[in-house]
Amino acid sequence: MRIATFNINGVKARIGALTDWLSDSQPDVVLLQEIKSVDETFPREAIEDLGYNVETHGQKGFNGVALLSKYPLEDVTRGLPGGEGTGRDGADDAEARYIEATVVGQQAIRLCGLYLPNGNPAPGPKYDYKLRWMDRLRTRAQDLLNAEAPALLAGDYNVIPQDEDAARPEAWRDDALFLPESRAAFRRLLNLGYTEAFRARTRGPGHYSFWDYQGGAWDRNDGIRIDHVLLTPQAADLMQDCWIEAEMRGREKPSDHVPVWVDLAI
DNA sequence: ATGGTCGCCGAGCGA
Repeated sequence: MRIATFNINGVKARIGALTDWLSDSQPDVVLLQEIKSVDETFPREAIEDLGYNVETHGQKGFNGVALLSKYPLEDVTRGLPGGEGTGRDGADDAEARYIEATVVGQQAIRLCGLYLPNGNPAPGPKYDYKLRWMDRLRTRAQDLLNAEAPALLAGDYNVIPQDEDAARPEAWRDDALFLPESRAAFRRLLNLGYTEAFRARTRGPGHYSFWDYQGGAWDRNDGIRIDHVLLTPQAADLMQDCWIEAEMRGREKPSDHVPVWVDLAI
């Protein structure tokens, strides 16, 4: 089962690019972030016509996540537990950033798609929200570990884990994506017992998943790696490959993020 | 260099 996470940066602006990519690459499952659409205006038919089941958790203008799958999406839940409880669809969060579902291949896997708060400017209320959100995610991640079953938490984490994950780490020193508290919270997630899929397979610098639109960042390869796939031990045992599809950033009207893929023997 | 680039939607915010 080939699974990709992709911050699409506006699904309506990129529906043609998305359907072309789905047709060419044939992922079994896609976790989308920043759809920037409400559920009612999500272009689901163009995606369903390619053989995908679609589940969305949208919001007007900003944020929003979705799951696309060639397998049925079962037991769908929207919103990360532990928020204020004022979101759409009865979600626990005013901001639409989290969706879960189960797919069954040779065995079942729980899929968690997340768009972690950016947190800038830091310090400030937005950074406080980011850290609280990461604490809530850790609670959910622990519950999934306790189930001792395959699960995957993937998406735009808005965290640069280490120096080697930025072309110019010094430019990010005071940024919410790279502050020590952000990196420590990410490390705490891993230390629960998760495998960070890409780093488990590829060592060293020079691998990025985001390049800013400004300043010719793509042309200068001035990127950061902030889109991650975390696997429970039972899912990590099934990992066959993990890679970043950087080539997507060089296409016409690209997202500022590119897909990160994981291939699981499931 | 107090801008720079996008997408949301139709002003200014978020990233």
